[in-house]
Amino acid sequence: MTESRRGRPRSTVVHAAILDATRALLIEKGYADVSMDRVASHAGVGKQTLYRRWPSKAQLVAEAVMDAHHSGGSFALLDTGDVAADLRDWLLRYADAVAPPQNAALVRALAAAAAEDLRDGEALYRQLTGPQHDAVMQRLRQGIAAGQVRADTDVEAVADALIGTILYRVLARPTTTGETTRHADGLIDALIAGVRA
Amino acid sequence: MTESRRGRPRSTVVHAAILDATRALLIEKGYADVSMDRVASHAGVGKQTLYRRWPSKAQLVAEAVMDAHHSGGSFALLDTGDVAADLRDWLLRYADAVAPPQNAALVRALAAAAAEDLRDGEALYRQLTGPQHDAVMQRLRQGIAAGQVRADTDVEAVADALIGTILYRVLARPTTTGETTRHADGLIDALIAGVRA
Amino acid sequence: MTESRRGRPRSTVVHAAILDATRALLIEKGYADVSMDRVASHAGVGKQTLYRRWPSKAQLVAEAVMDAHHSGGSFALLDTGDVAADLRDWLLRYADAVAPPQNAALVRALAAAAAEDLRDGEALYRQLTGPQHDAVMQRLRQGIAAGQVRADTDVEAVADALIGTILYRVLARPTTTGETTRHADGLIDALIAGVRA
Amino acid sequence: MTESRRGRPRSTVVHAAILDATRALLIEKGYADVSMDRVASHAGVGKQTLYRRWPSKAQLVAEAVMDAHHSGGSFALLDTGDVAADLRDWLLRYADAVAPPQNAALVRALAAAAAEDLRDGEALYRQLTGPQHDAVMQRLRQGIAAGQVRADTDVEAVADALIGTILYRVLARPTTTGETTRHADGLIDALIAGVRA
DNA sequence: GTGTAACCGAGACGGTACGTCGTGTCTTATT
DNA sequence: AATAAGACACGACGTACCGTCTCGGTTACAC
Repeated sequence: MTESRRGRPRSTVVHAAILDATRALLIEKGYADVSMDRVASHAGVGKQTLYRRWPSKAQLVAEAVMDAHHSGGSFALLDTGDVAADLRDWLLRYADAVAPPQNAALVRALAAAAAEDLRDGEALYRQLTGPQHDAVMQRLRQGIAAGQVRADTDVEAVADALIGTILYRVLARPTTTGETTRHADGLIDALIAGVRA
Repeated sequence: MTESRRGRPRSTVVHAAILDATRALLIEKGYADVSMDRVASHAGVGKQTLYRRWPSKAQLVAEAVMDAHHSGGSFALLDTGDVAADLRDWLLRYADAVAPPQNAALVRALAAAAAEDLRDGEALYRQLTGPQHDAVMQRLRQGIAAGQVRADTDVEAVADALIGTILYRVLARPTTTGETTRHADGLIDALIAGVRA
Repeated sequence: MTESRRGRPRSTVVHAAILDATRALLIEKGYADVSMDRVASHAGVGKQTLYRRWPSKAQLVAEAVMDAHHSGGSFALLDTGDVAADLRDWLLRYADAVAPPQNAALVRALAAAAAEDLRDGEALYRQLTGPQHDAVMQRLRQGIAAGQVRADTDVEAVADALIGTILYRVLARPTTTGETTRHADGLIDALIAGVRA
Repeated sequence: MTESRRGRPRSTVVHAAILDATRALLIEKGYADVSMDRVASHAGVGKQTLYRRWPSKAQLVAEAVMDAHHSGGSFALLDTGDVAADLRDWLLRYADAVAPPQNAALVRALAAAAAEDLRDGEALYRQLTGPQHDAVMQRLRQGIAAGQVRADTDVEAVADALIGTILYRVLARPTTTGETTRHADGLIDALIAGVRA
């Protein structure tokens, strides 16, 4: 049942304009140099319109980044029957998505937003990486069921390693995100076959 | 050649007091709620004394965290001849070091400082993780030379995975840093022997 | 023609509260010990609200003092037909107005504000004393027209003497402003009849 | 008895250099924009050397201005037997001394120093104007004794008027100090003969 | 000559105020 | 009721200044 809305409804156009302005500024200036005033004036919007929708700058930035992340494409981890190929395929797409400097900047902005609030930070990371993390674990468990993956595998540790690698490279080596794709192959090789001679 | 030392020299006592105060406040309040004013008053110091040494809050926090990290103990990656045992030993010590909430809080603070400044962020991570990263790569190369590790191993990818895992868990799951130690074993198993059945 | 009035208008209540707080602090502490922070907190106001209205402490103090001076009463120099009586009456009222320690403190504060800025200082004094100075000159010219005052009188010199005396006593002998009133009579006697035997 | 002075004696050269630097800066920048650091570096001197001699900036400025005032010439109020001529002569010399913009700037600086401290301010004005004030009163009393001046003259009021006029013009009309000399004549005329027709 | 005490330039120190900027709330007129 | 504009309380930023303290080094008197 739709709850009766009185008065002027919120403009979805305005909503999108704010998120766009936020992303543009984040990419151009970085989290610290983006102020709510700047976002408002850049979006041609009053400041109250921002706070009517998001309770804080961190939340606005979070939604702006997540919004791009979700609309930016699907990172579905398919099950073609070959675990190694499926994980390799997914990791390469994931690395490619983060490779463009703008997207890397957005991830860094989200890290900054997460750092703002100790409590919300955890939730933010979970929102960003949770679905992928779960997908990797599920695929590995399917691999175990299919007899392709050793039953004693610590699936959480492997999922952490795949996502942690991406995150670490984005945060610590933002200028070499291009290489991340190359090393994705090496990482999958090591995890599937082991590094032991 | 004499680097003319004129005027009153900077006090090392004051220097240490500032770093101590910074760490105490970071642990208690988190990066966002630590202000230069608070650090100064907590350290019984004038604000100018802070800015005489560090150009910004991010730099001060970086040094405070690094200082604790360095003095906090050595994470030497020994070479006992057994690559798997050496890496496992080192990763467990590394995970244990980050496990205490206070140390986790300091790492999170460093991430926040890095996120603040697009330019310095990269350097900060490199300072923090660089030595460990290099040590892992070197040990793997020695393993290759000793015939214990496959020659085609992407040593950088493996190093990224080990350090990225730790970082990811600290940032995204700060309340479960204790479990990180447990999964360290699983990660080493997977990387050494592979997950393939 | 419409001076686009958009956004929240500036509060006159706040304006008055700031001027009141400024005067209270000036009287209690003196110009040097009044800070913008203190004025703001005493007025229950943010510092930016001060700087939105006045560009500097000197300007704020100037307006606060002037405001009291203007609203404090009229020092009209009447024309009853008797120049000596009119000037004597006006000078006594003027001296009395400055006599209370609080008012003397405000005048001293204005002198301090004027000294702060070489450029604005002149304008400040002119605002404070200009109207009175003009009134004295005008009354003397009317006296000349009425045949009561010698035609070759240097009316500006006489106006300077009357106002300069008050100012000098307030600045140089703040503890004896009470006596100023007594000497006002003597000054008028000397100027009207001359001191020559 | 001279108290035995041990150790290196204070340099009179340094003393003079500091006062010179202080005056130069006061004339160039005004009281508020002269800092102790600037005076020290301008005089090629350590800051402690300033504070070894003067307890505060206000005191240093006061001495610098007074020093120029005293060495600048004598304003002796002679007694030639003609009160009117003597006062006129003295007032003209006094006005001339203050006329140059640099000297006016120094007087304004002293006013600023006096405004800094409510207690010392009074003493400063007394030091600056006291001797002249006393001299005027004494000369008038001699005039009374000689029968040239009316016995009921309020000599203090007259002295206040003469000195107050000079001060008022310097503070309120610094750009027209040249005219001050012209009006000195008119003021003496009015005070001696009265303005009554 | 050789202490030694006070001086000197330099600059770090604790503290306070400055004037600016950012966050999140509130208040206008307008739509 | 939502909007653009912008004032508001609060508080952090980074700089400048005051007056003190602490270095290495110098100068003149006393022994």
